[in-house]
This record gives sequence, C-alpha cells and structure tokens, in this order.
Amino acid sequence: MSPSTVSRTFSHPHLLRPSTVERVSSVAAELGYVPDGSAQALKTGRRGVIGLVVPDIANAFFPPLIRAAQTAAEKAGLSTIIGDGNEDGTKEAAMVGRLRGQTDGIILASPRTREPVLRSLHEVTRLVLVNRDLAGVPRVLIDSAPGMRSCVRLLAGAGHTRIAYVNGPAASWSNGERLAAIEDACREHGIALTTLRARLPDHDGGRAAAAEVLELGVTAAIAFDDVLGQGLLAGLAERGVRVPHDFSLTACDDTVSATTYPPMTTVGCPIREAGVAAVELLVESLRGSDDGDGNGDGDRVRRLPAEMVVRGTVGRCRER
Amino acid sequence: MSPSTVSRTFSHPHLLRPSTVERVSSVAAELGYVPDGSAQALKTGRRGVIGLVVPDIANAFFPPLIRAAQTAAEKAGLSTIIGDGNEDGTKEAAMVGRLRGQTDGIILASPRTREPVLRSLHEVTRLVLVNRDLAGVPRVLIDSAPGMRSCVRLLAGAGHTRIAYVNGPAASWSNGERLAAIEDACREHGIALTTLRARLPDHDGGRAAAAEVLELGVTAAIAFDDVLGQGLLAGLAERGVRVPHDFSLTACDDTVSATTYPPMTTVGCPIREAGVAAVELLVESLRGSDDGDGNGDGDRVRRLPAEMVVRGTVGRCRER
DNA sequence: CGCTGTCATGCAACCGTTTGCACGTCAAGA
DNA sequence: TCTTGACGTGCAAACGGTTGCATGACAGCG
Repeated sequence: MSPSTVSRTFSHPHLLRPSTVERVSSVAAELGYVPDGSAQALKTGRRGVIGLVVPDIANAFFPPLIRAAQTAAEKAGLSTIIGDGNEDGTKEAAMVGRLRGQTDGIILASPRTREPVLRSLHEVTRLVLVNRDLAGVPRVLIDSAPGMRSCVRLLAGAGHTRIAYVNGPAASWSNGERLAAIEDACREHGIALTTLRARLPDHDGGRAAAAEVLELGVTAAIAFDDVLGQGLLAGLAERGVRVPHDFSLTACDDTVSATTYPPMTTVGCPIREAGVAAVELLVESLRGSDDGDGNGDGDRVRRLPAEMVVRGTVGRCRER
Repeated sequence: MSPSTVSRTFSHPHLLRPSTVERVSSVAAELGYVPDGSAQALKTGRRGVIGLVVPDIANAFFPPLIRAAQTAAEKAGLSTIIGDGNEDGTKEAAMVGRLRGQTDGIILASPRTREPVLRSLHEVTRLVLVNRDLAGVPRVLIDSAPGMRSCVRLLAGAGHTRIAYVNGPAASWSNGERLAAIEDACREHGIALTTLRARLPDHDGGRAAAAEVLELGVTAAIAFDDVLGQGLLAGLAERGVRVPHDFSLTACDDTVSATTYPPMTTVGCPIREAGVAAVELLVESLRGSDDGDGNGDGDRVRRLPAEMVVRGTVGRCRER
C-alpha cells in the first residue's frame, strides 16, 4: 500500500475505488492514524488554522463572537487559535506576530493596536478587522450609532435634560463612534451632556464611577457597554439610588443586560453575526489568493446595524 | 547565507556569532520573514500548539480558565486552539479527533464525553482532564465538596431546615460531587433536601426553576453554579421574593456572584489555577515523551480545594 | 612554525504529505 | 485478437525547515 493511496483516501477519496478507501480507512481507524496536519500544511500551503485575537476573552462581549466565528470557521474546515491581547496594543501586535507563522490569516477583534502598526501587520499577513475602521483592510463594523441615538431619544422623551456618558477604553474605535453619536443626538434634543471615564472599563470601574456620576447632578447615564452599565447599576444600588425610579440608565452590547436586575435597556449588537462575517471575509481572502494571485479588488467592509433593546432601566425624569 | 544559518538564528542563536545573528535578524525583519510553523513542526515533531476543549465558551466559567491556560501555555512557547463542544459529548469527541492532527496534546475541560470514548481517545492522544476523575488520565480536579458543605452549615446555622438543590448538567462530574457533598452535609445537620433539575443549566433555566423551587416549600436553595444561581435570583425577584430577607440562596464557582444584586454567597473555585495546572500537567507529559520514552509513571492528579465565599444572599430562616 | 582544539558555518538527508506523471489492468469496440 | 481509452494505483520529487557531521578559519601552545 503506497503512501499516495493513503493520502488520497483522506484528501481525494473519489479518485479511489470505494473498496480501497474502505480498506485503508478501517486500518487507519484501528491504528488510530490521522494525517499529520503539519505535513499537509507544509505541502499544500494551507494550514487549516486561523487566528482570532481579542483584547480580553473574559469580557462578556467576546465569547459569543468567538463561538460564532469558530463555528463558521469549522464549517470551512478551519480550526481557530484564540489570542488574548490583554487590553494592550503592544502585546496584541506581538501575538499577531507569533500567530503569523502558524495560521492562514488572522481576525483582530476590537484591536487596541495603533494604526501604523496595524498597517504594517496587514502587509505581511492576511488580516480581517472587527470594529476598527481602517480603509484598505477587510473589516466588519458594528454600527451602534443608530441605537445610541435611540437611547438619547428615549431619555429625552422621558424628560431627561442632563445626562452623562461613561466612556470605554480610549483605544476603542467603538467608543469613539458611540460618543460621537450621543453628542450629536444630545445636540439635536437639547440635552446637556457630561462625559467621564471609568478608572477601568470593567465591572468594578463602573461601580466606582457611580459616585462620580451622582455628583454630576445628572438624572440619567449612558454606559459604553453592558459590563460598565452593570457595574453602575450595582454602584447605584449600593448608594440607595433606585433604577429606574430615581435614575435612568442605558448601555450597549446586550451581553449581560438581560440578566441584570432590573434588566437593562441597551443596544443589541449583532455580535455573533460579526464573528461569522469576519470569518467569511477571511475565507474570501484565502480563496482569493488561491485562484488568481488576486488582490481582492475593492475595499471590503461589512456594516452591521445595532438597534436599541428596551428593558427596564429608563423611567421618567424625577429631579433628585 | 545558508539555510542552516538562518534556521539557527531563530532556533539556536547561541551557536552563532552575535554579529551573524544580528545580520540575519535585520534582513528577516525587513522581509517580514518568520519561520514556517508547519515545517518546523514536521521536522521536530513538536507542533507548538495545544488544544483546549470546553463545553461552552460562552459559559462564564470557562473564559477565565481559558485565559489562564493560554497565558501559561504561551510561557511554555505553546499556542492554544480552543474547541467548543456545544455541551454535547459526541461533538466534543469529534472535536478532539480533528484537533489531534494539529496539536501536541489536548486539555478537556469539564468533558461531557462518556468514559469509554474518553479512554480510547486517551490511547491515541496526550490528554489532560479538568473536572473529570478518570484513573490513569492526568487530571486536575476542583474539589468543591468542602465549600458545599460550608454552605449547608451556613444555612443550617441560619435556621433553615428544608432546602433544595438545583442540579447542573447530568454528564457533569462536578454536579455529582456537589450533590453528594450536599446530601452528606444535610444528613449531618438534619436538613431535609429536595433536588430538582433546571430545564437547561443556564440563566433562563434558573429563572424558570424559581417557580418550581418556591412550590417545594423550602426556605433556601443551593444552585449548581453561579449562572443558574443568578437566574434563580432573577426569577425570585420577578415573583416578589426578596433575597436574603424572604429566601436564602447559595451557588458555586464565583464567576458572576460578585456582580449580581445582591452579591451572591457562593463557593470560590480556583478556576485560573485549574487552567494553569492543566497546562503544567500537559507540558510535563510532552517533556516526558521527549527524554525517556516515558510513560509519566504514576497517576498524576492535582486537587484544588474550593472554599465558601460569604456575600449577601443568606439570611435567617423566616417561614413564608 | 606546525599541531591541536575550538568555534562558526555549510552540506545534505530527512520529517510526512501531496500531486503530476507513468504504468498496468481491464472492458469495449473494431 | 488487437487497439484504445478510462480508470486505479505507484513512483518520486517537492514543501521549508532542522540537525549530525564535515569543513575551514583561527588562536594558543610547545
């Protein structure tokens, strides 16, 4: 039995007589043989592995994205290596460098890396970005602006005239987009906006920010994301401020809002869809370079709109 | 410049004159060259990649474990492929089969796979188990029994005499351990225990189980894990039952308990430590087979104790 | 000044698949 | 029966690194 036949059993079984395939398969099963991925990769140039780098896998935003991406990748016959950049642009870039040699392409979700570094990375690796708008690099963008505008409108409709926005990570593209949308909508509705930044963009950061928010004399707040929002909720509760009776609050992402008490009004981001779309873009890139030696002509972008989800944290304005 | 020199620049730079290393490195940087992982793997037999398979990456228990494991692996020069088994033993086993050809070894966290399948997998792959007690297979076990016993003692001390346990996944080893510990402690303290199983072991399952729990006429409940516990908390709140005033509740894992309202009394599992320990065991295995053709003599087990964390969901028994 | 040992580098075989090509077999048609 | 073509399988050369061994340069020593 020649190596070629064994190889064909696994890669191109239609070239072989069914009986042969059967024979080889059964022996392989008995021996516990599986083709060596490295050797296949070396010969074919396709490693069958993609990278997915996120700033913090423990942040509730990413697991659903990872899961969806991974499922989509698997359907395309690809395994997924997860990288955690630790909310640090430098580590993130280093991660990509390491992964480069063992993957066919890399998805960078919510990258914290600076633009020039990102660009040079893109020159040597197949890259897809999520929530980062860099012309020329394939990317999927969750457009939370409409949802954010709806939140402001909702608050305005409930009589609020002074609100606060609690910022997310400084290096986050999404944060910039959301802030801009809120500023815009506040202007439109004649609302006075104050912004602040939590110590850290996590639960405890939000909790600590509650005191600061209350001191501002606003009657409502918008949090960068659900995690921060949940923290605020806890911080407000600790101080005896009842939501939505005494204070209104909205957030973004819809990661944990359904499980808070009270359930939070937020902006429902299509996180899973973003993961799938990113894999699709990457798979396109991979195919593109197989056939023609093709630069995937054109600037490939997928925009996914995010809409408000009304739950129970917005009430009528009541001066304190 | 011969290939050997380039190779040595990256793998064994100490064999070369520093000036040579410098020269090669700078040229490599300029060209964006990195050694091809597959070729290295093929020649050396070490792929530099390990697999980590979990039942559900979106379950709050796993991201911290993944993160810790990944960090530990990176220190050992290993990348990590994450696999999601979808809470399904069959898919999980298939996942391991696929990963086998592209990794040096696999960590199976909270496997749902049946024992015989697990055993046969272990024969053909380097395997490390987390929270599954299979003699002969290297494993790390989080021993939540002491913590669970403490919870029962705490409830007993607060005057509760009728409590309920809300089960987790049927195929979960941890669930069996926890249930046994609770049964034992209840006997000891003369507490009447009723058990039930949520429709699904997630937030909504817990929420729905709240009604059922209240019908049992118990004054306190222990949930399999924090996710279920948080769901119960929400379900109770919906029905106007105040925790801990009207009803007491404890959970396990300490994944989201600190962020619920009120913060939940739970059992703090050393999740991160478990992830690190699993990687250590796997790395030991890998080294073991390098040197001697070594069966890592002895049954390698790491037991990590989990202790109760008191927060705010247990109060004095008050008949309803 | 020649011998010896050390150190840095080159040579070439090999890791386990894939794949273009050649070969052998067999059935159908002339 | 011979030719022809289709089909299944084997041969051998790559893929891009690694590594034992050989080689050459050079310094120290007698």
